Amino acid sequence: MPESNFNTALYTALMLIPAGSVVTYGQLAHLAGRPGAARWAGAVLRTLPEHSSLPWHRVVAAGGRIALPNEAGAEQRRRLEAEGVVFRGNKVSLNHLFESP
DNA sequence: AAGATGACAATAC
DNA sequence: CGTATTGCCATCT
Repeated sequence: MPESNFNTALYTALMLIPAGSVVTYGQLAHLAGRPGAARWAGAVLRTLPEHSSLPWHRVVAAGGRIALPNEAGAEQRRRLEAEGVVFRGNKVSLNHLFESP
């Protein structure tokens, strides 16, 4: 298995995100133990299997923006709304951010 | 080994 | 609110 221990940390952090809340890539990377590695977090999610039990859809870009392309982004948005997350335009209502104000 | 890549972030204008 | 620029980190070619 070519996966490093780093990925496991990110997976674990992602599992800790409660339904109805969202996290930014930066926050996720920070929780995984690599603050500033927001880019790396996105790379990991990108390689994530579609049948993964991980709530990848709870991960958004800074400010609650959807970073995924058209179809994937629409899918993510739909999943989030199904969990009770409210969208404002193309962004998530900042009220749902994990560890938010 | 060096450079290019990317589901990012923050700042500047 | 939009685009442009810079910084950051790990992986791939």
